[in-house]
Amino acid sequence: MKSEKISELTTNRLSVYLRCLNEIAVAGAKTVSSKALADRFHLNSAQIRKDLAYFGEFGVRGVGYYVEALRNHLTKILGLDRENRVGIIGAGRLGTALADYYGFRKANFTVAALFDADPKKIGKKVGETEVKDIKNFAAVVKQDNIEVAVIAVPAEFAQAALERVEKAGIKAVMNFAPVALKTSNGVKLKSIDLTTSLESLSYFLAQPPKQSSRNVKPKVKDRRE
Amino acid sequence: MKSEKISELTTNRLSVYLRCLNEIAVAGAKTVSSKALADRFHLNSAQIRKDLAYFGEFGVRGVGYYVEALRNHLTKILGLDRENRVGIIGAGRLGTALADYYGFRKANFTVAALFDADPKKIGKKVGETEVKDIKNFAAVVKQDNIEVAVIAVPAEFAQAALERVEKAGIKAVMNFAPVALKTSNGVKLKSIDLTTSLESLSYFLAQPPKQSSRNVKPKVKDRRE
DNA sequence: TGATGTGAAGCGGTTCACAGCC
DNA sequence: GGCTGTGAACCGCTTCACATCA
Repeated sequence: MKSEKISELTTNRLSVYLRCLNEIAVAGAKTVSSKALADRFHLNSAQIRKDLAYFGEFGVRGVGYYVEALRNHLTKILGLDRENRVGIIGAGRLGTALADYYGFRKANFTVAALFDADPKKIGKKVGETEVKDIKNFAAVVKQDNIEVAVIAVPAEFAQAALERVEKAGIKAVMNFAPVALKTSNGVKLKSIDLTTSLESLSYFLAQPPKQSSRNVKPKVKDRRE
Repeated sequence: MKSEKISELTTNRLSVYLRCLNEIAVAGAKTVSSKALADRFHLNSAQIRKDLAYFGEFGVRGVGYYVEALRNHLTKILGLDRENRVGIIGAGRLGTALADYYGFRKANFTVAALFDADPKKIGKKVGETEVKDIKNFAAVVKQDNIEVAVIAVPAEFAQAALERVEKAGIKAVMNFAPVALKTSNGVKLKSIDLTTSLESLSYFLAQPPKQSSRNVKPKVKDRRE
């Protein structure tokens, strides 16, 4: 156990490990070794051990990890044992799709409000959640204890949305607009840039298909996509 | 100009560069230096030069890059000058939101069909696009020249969907289901795992807030999120 | 002079390999 | 014997720094 800085790559993997453990738990196993986990889910066992060791000595030599105990540890480490209240900015297709995305609930994220500038949208309900006027953002954030903002507006409005978010004191932001946003210090921004992902796929398709299945190195592909 | 293997990190950045150049072009500049680009969009100038140099000597010493010419090069390199036909598997919230996502058009991706197994959804139209029976996937792929599949089904069905996709001969797949999928060789899989991103944000929120704005290193944050 | 293209250094993350413990 | 935890080796990407050229 060290108290170094934890990389985001590690926290992403912790999330994956938890998911894997859930599957293992359903299957009924009480313990699991890093090797078994790695083999089953195409991970690297040393990396699993190293990632976990940042947070404590959860394993038992000669045995492996106790599935239930490790699940609890990871849940706590990832903060999934406490509710995170979310405000989604942009009540368009994406924003509304996100508003009842099941994954939010699973991660203990509650969508407290949607925001938009369009008077035609304000006041409407999306599932349980009401669309509020973006003008009242800061007030609603305060009143509803919102700690996470999701930016789901067109690219040209995203920076302004981010600044509003920061002014309201929010420290964690997930951005879906295809722009590079500039954050203030202390604010955590995660961007999911679908455009870039698509264009990168497009690059792949544009390459001469260099006949797969020949000259393939037999090594297992361990890297996450 | 080398002909090494191009990393995905590089292709992702090419997409970003193109986006930046579009902005520059709108502003009317004819040339731009790597330094100017870097300063404006918080990138690293050496990295821009290196990324571009993989594909040719596009720059002019003492001058920089010709904006229009470079845009054309990048468009071609990324394969954005040819149409990519897409099939979306899963006509739920996410699938339908994606079906008329503007970013697809911008990357020259055309959503040719949506697929679902639910008889209630089959035959319905989402915008211009019809929802087809997943059973006919391979046939529709052939008929409509679909080359890209988007997996937008619940996690438990994603691996089966991927296998169907591969059997139909598709080589480029974008996956939104929160599972690690196993691909055959020669198939390019890009996964966008919202659950993992959320849980990683949750981790950040769960950390003791170590008083921001103090001890911050003044260095510019160059890394993309 | 001013900016590119690039070898070399630097850095962070991954994998190896093994000592240590159950 | 089996498996963890971890220093060391390794690897790939980023950044520096400069020779090169318009």
